[in-house]
Amino acid sequence: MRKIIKNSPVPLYYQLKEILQEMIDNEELKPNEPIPTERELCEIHGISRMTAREAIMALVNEGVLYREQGRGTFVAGPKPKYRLTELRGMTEDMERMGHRVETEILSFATAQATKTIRSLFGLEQDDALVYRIERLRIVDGEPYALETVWLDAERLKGMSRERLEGRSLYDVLRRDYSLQPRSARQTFEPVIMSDYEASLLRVDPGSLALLFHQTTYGESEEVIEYVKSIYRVDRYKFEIFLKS
Amino acid sequence: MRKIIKNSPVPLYYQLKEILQEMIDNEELKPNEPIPTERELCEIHGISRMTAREAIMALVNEGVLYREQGRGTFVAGPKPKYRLTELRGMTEDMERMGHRVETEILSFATAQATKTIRSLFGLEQDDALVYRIERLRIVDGEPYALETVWLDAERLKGMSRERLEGRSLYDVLRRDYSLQPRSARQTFEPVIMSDYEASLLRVDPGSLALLFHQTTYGESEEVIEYVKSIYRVDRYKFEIFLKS
DNA sequence: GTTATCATGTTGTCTATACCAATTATAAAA
DNA sequence: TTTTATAATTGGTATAGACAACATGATAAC
Repeated sequence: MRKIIKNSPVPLYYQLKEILQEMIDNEELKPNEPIPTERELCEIHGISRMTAREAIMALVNEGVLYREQGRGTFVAGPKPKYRLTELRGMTEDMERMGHRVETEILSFATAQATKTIRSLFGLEQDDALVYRIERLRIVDGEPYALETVWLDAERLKGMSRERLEGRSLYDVLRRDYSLQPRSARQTFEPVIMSDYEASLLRVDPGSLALLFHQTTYGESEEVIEYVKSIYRVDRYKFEIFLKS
Repeated sequence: MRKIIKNSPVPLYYQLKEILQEMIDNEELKPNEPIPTERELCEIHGISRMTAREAIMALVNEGVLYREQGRGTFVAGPKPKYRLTELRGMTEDMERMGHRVETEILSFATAQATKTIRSLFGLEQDDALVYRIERLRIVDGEPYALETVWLDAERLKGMSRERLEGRSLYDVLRRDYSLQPRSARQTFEPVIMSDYEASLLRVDPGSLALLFHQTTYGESEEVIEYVKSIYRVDRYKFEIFLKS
């Protein structure tokens, strides 16, 4: 390992950060292998632990390293290359385009709402309950999105896994609860899939994906649902039409 | 300001982080205004400076705060959201939302159209010419997107770098060439930035980004422009509004 | 009036130390 | 051999203090 230069104008933590990055690039440190411990790095370079930590934490923040308390600090897996794909339509068009769409309910739970979810639904009680439903969307037998839906349990009493089985959520909301989705606000961003998500969607861990956050509003602008969805992007392309 | 609870199992730095985030959300601390200095926060909560720093640095990493050595720590503005439902130039869109938009023309070239571009514009001659313009879009002083625009040189005779300088492209098309953009088809996908793109957009190489391909149509459905844009996603969020 | 210097306040870097929490290796006991 | 308790190792949190680098306003010198 290259050594830190003590009297350099370059901060010590920054030098160490560069050294570690270099070793990862040169594969002296390989993915999922541990890097030297904080205390070892202190020894090697003659620096204090807080300084070593600063270098490590910077790389953790960049996703280059990950840490596990009691075990060590490890090199994160490499980021995949992007592959260009065929042009395809989007979710709603799927059935219209003659594709077979299935939904597998992975979990159905009643849980205490987090602060974020509470403020979203305008729930005041600290112990307000929500349904948290995880669903796997499947098109023509291939999984293509992983969805987590939050619903206000107070408003939607009697919701159950069985009630959702084989029906669309919107159908249940409309017919069983007289809730008509009117508008939605959706944000999206690129993400790297976690191992869990990748295995469910049957793609390589670390694949690129699109993460959507959707808040759906009803007729009186009340929040009906909050949805977090991860879409794979290797088989489908997302398309928007804009008009002036 | 709420106080830190010393004997809580929640780490002190994390409590302080939450307190600051809360004050920003409640607008007790407003964008571009300074937050209490590190030493003030130490005084107020009876913690050490490194602990206060840790809370602050976490928020800096998330883009909630920014620091200037010798001056202080300030609340970052809210993430601008780029809305995709209406067809406007990005410049007009951002300006309407109160952001300062600049555009740096990186290159302006007349080139022979590739086969793909020819078929897109409906050009028949093998030696048809197109303009190829590379632009760096800058919002509030921060580079935001890298755009490559292709235009039909035959239809837009006399287009030049100078003509574009300081004006929006759509403005030039409307006023100088009587071309009114009417609709557009846009696809998007996540990508990993190349080193070149990353350096221009001033982010770390290998950062996640969104790649857009846009074909813009005029009043008689003719293709006006073809645009490939790479957007950074660390400072801005993309948003879509859906209506039933 | 203009410029240079200084004092002060801010963040940036770094040290040395201490104890806590989680995990893993080791030794003792069953 | 298996289980259990203990020790060692690792990262997580926190302290108190020091000096550097930079920004700003007040003051002194020109």
